[in-house]
Amino acid sequence: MPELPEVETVVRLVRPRLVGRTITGLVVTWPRALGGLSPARFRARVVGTRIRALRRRAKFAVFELERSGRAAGYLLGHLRMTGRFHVEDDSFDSGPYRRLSLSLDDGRWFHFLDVRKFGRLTFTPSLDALERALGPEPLEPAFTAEWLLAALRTRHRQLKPLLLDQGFLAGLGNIYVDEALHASGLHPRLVAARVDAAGATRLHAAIRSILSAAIEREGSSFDTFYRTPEGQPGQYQEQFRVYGRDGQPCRTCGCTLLRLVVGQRGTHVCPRCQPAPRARRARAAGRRGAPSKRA
DNA sequence: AGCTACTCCTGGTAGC
DNA sequence: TGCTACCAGGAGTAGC
Repeated sequence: MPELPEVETVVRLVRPRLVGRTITGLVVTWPRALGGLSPARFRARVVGTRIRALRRRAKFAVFELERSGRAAGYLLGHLRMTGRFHVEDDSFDSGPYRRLSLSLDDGRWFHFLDVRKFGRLTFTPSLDALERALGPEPLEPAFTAEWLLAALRTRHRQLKPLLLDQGFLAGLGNIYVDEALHASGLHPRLVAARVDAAGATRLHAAIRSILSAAIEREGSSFDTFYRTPEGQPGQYQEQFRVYGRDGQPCRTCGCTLLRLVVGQRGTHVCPRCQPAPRARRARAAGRRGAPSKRA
C-alpha cells in the first residue's frame, strides 16, 4: 500500500515531468475521484494553471498551482490503496482503471489510475485544513525522540491505531507501523502512555531508519498494485521482518511470527521480541488509588 | 477520549 | 472448472 516511502518515490519520479507544466485540459472518467467538486468546477479551478512545485506531505502529493504567476491553490493527490500516477505521451495505454487525466502543455498527459477507486485528486484553495489534520513528518527535524515520548505520555490508545492516526504522526501505514513496532520491541496493543523513555527512543529511531531505508529502495511492492511511475516495483518488501510473514520464523529470534487483529487491522508480531502487555483488568478501579511511578 | 462497526471498492483466493 | 464468499486496507464517519 502506498505509505510515506511509496508516495515519496512517486513524487520524486513524476516531479521533473510536472513542475513548470501548464495544465491545458481535463478528462474525468470517475467523478468521485475529485472528492466532491463537480468536474466543471474542478476544471475551472485547475485548467490553465501552471504546476509551480510538487511535494509530499504525509501520504499526499501536493501540487502547488499558480495562474499568471500568482498562487492559485493546490491539487492534493492521495493514492490510498491502489492509486498510481503516470505522466506519459499519447502512445501510453492507460488501461481500464484510469479515473482522470490532465493534459499538459508539452503534449503529455498526467493520468490518475486506481483499481479500487479509493484514491482522490482534489482541489483546495488552501492547505490550512490539511495541516490542521496532520501530525508531524517523521523524517523532519521536528520529530524527535523527546517529542515522541511526550506525545505518547498523553495518549491512552494502543500503539498500533495511534501510529496509524495521521493526526498523531503523518505518513505511516499498516506495513511500516508493524515493522517499526517490531524493530523497537513494542507490542502493538501496548498503551502509548506506558511506553518508557527507552522504548520511545527505540521507536523514534526505528520509524526514521525504516522509512529512510524504504525510500532508498523505492518503497515496497508485495502485491501487483504498487509500482513506481516507471512501472518498477519497489524493493523494500525484501527487508520486511514481520509484515506478511506470519507463520514464518522471526529474523531476529527465530520464534514463529503471529498475525493479530488490532484496531481492525491485520497486525504482525513476534511474540518474543514484542512481549504482550499484561492484562490490566483492575485498571479502572486502580487508576486513582494505585500508587503511580510517575510524579 | 477512544473504542468498534461500517463504508467505500475490486482483484485475488480459499473453499467447495 | 467454476462458483461463491470473504478478505485486504486508508481514512472518514457514526454510535456508544
